[in-house]
Amino acid sequence: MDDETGDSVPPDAKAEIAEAIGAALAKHGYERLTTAKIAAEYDKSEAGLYYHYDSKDEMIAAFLDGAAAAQAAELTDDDREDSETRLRAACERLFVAPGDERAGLHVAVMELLSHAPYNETLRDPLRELEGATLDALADIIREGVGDGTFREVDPDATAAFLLAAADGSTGFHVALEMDVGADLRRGWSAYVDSLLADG
Amino acid sequence: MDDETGDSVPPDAKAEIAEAIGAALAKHGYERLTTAKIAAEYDKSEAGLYYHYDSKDEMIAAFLDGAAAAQAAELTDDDREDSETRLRAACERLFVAPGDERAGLHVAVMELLSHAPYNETLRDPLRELEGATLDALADIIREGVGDGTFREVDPDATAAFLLAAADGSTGFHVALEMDVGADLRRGWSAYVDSLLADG
DNA sequence: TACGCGTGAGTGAGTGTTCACTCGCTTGGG
DNA sequence: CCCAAGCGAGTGAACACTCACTCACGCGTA
Repeated sequence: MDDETGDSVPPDAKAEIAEAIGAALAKHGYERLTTAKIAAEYDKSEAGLYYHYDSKDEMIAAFLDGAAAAQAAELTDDDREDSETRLRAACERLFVAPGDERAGLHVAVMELLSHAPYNETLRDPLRELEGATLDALADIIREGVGDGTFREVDPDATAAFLLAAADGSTGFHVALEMDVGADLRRGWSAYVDSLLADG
Repeated sequence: MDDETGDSVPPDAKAEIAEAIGAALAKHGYERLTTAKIAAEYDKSEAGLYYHYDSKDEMIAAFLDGAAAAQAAELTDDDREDSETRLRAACERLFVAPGDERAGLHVAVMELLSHAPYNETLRDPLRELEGATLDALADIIREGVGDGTFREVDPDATAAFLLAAADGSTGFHVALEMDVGADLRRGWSAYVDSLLADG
């Protein structure tokens, strides 16, 4: 998408809109997200959004594509660390607490997920996002099983279970602000402990 | 929920509406839930709903109150079984698969959870629902730790982690229909294994 | 240099629809 | 004959999206 020079910022309008979507989603969630609110985060008019995209959902899909790539990059980044450290770092990223700057977005993604059965436009980008996270986790675990850090657990099952727990914590921990932050941390931390070899 | 006679139904209008809400929520989700669709599940008119409730969200809150009670009852029911069996049964209930008759409702509850930050009316009933489930799980685990079935795990942390996993699986497994059913089952099953004493 | 012209980017003011909720009216049982 | 229970037909607001338009510019020509 970028031109090769990358010198004077050619601030691609589509990218700017995707960014505005991210900000607006985090602030307002999906149901309350209006094109007016998106335009408010963008520095252009509401109608201008439709010059670049055909529908609101298409803009959101574009944002999600970017988010999937970013997520994969973040979780794959620290290639030098050992797998236990990497898995704990991934959990730290995925289990968000209320007040965290990612909290709003996590709740919004949860909302989007719940709309997936009714919204074809969003379904694929969301699959990509969750799939990327799942793969990154499974890779970390597979590596750890391979080098003897972890027991002989099933990497796919473990990754799925862990991602489910992270996603699910967004509901009662972040959205409802129930007082379970410490419990959840002890919960996932103990789970990672239980994956370690020997004991 | 049933009155003791169970003979001639004294069909409390409020309860009937709550039931209609449940059916409509499962079918359409929350965003697409309109008062017209609720009335369609009810055998009365749209305006009739407002004779009993002041707002749509109040009807949903009433439904959630009922659901919390039902959930607590379901998870506490089989008091005779041993705690491992009870915990596995609870997981079986909480981890829903696409196609399951509960699937629609689970997705709808996930949607409602994601609206909680913006909707005061729904927040408390949702806290009750999640809290009831959390307590039921913690009780089962506490009992199992007490009688030596489980290791000396923290019941609250374990319950929170398990509920998070169940809730979160609704997103990518049920709403997105990603092909992770077998992985998830192996995941939670292995987790329950890891809670057992000795080994 | 000066001029007109096509075009990419953007706008302000609608428009049609969907929806929660209201209102004045009916009706049947006690 | 009263009143709880319910109805049909609105009503107004919110919102996604459209449309006719403006404007700044690069460029070929003279």
